[in-house]
Amino acid sequence: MEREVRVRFAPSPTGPLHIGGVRTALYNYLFAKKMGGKMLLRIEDTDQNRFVPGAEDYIFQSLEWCGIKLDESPVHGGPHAPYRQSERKPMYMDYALKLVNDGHAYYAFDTAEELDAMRERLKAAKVATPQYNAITRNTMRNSLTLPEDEVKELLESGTPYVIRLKVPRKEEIRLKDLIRGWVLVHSSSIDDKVLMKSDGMPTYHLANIVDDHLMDITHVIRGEEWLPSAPLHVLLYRYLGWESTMPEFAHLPLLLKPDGNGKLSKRDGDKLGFPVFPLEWHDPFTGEKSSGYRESGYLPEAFVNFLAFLGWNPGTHQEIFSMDELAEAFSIERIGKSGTRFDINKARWYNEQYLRAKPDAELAQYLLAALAEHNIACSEEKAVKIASVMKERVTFPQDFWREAAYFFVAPETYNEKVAEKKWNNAAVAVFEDFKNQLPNIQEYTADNIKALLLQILEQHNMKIGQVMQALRLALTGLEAGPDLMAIIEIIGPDETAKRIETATEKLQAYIPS
RNA sequence: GGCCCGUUCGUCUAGGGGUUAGGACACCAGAUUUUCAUUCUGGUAACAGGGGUUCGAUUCCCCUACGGGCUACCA
Repeated sequence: MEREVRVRFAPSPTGPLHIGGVRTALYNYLFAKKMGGKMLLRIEDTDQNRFVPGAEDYIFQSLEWCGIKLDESPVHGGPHAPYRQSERKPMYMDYALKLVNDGHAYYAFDTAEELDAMRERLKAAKVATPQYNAITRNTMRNSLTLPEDEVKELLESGTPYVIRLKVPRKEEIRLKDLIRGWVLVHSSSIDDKVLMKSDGMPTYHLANIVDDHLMDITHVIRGEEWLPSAPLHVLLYRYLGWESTMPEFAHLPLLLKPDGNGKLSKRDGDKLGFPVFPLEWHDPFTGEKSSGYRESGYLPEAFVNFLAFLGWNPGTHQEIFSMDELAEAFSIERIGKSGTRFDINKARWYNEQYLRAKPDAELAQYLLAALAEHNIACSEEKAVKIASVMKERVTFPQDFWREAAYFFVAPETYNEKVAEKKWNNAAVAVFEDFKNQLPNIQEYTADNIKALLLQILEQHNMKIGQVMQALRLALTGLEAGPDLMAIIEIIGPDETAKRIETATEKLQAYIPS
């Protein structure tokens, strides 16, 4: 019997989604798409203490920006609504109680202080793993140690309690991971995890099993940090009687900091010199602002392509993939096992590739938008020309303005080194003639402009290499840039003449005597 | 500390018992050019170490080292 593939992305709204979370969502999406299945988003907000306003909205915006489409979610709705665990609160207790009745879970009344004391005691006794487990639960205050009527009384009097899973003392738990193969864990290394908290909310462990089962999830694709608790989840499926429809697991290798020193985390913010968030984030508590890939100028297609290759590869030499191509090529088997260091260089390269693949007219819009902000008028035609000469030299859309402002604004300062080396009387004399004859050009094109310059150069007995740097300096103030003749064509004869005049005045001091 | 996972160029990775260990980013050099960039060509650079198994291990097994994750009434 083939079940329809159903995967879920289940973030908790405790802040902005970070890049590792985006990758997890992406892999889920690619897998669902590849298999012709469905992807849903479930908000895991069972810890009300960690609620961060705006976080949920941020998650949706991020996925939308990336082009990750959801079939079911709190905002898209779906047959398994609600998709927010806080709204599903009433349903979890039944399952917890079932576990209690079946002898797989129990009430525990220990206070935080008592738990601390227990751990201290075990630590002092040099116990390797101080935990609430098959041995220690016998010394604690729970429904396994207390007389039945006392338990009843405590419950009825409203004493705070939690429900803990009764993990067997000696049992091998096997777990098949799609990426790592069989993982064997002994039950003695798992503690009696809290299933229901004293505030009536389930913990992640219970909630995710109940919801994944109810929502018909077939594959759980999540970060490697969940691998240690996966055996516990297997136990829960078993005790709840759902083992036959238990989803398959795939635990993704983590995204590491560039130095390999620990996993990339939200707290890294901008400390590493690159964004860790897809979109800019304003912390509602501290007011702190963290940069995002979108605002930094990364195109979503480039960002997605880059992210997909962090830990996965198609096994071919193709590097550029659209979302559809990624989905087509995707398979869980080709996800790597080891942690992936983050390298922003590759992201920049991808961005350049995607930018250059765009038609000039589209790139021109980036420039036009920036110009509008600076209240500078510019024709569509001119913007397209500039985009065309700049596209091979930009990494981000902002660069069209940032690195090409001289098309609109005359230079106010000039590169000193070039001025010292290249500005001289011979060059100035050429420019003077050039400036004066510019209006004579019939058809004002880069080719014709060059022909004129060459002709003047010949009259002066000079070669083009002797003046180009100086001319570029006069017109742009810079030492480098796109083809100068194209620049002259674009800024026009009047502006060119004006800039030559200005430079001749301002650079007088650099002329060697 | 305990448990779990991992380890191929600087980085992302392909590969797999016998290969000149392949690609991409980055880096370096050359070519082109009016500069820088682009582009093209070429180059440097890797199987963590030690034991097995085997005719032969980078590939399979074990150990060590190193790295990472988990170890909450957080997810």
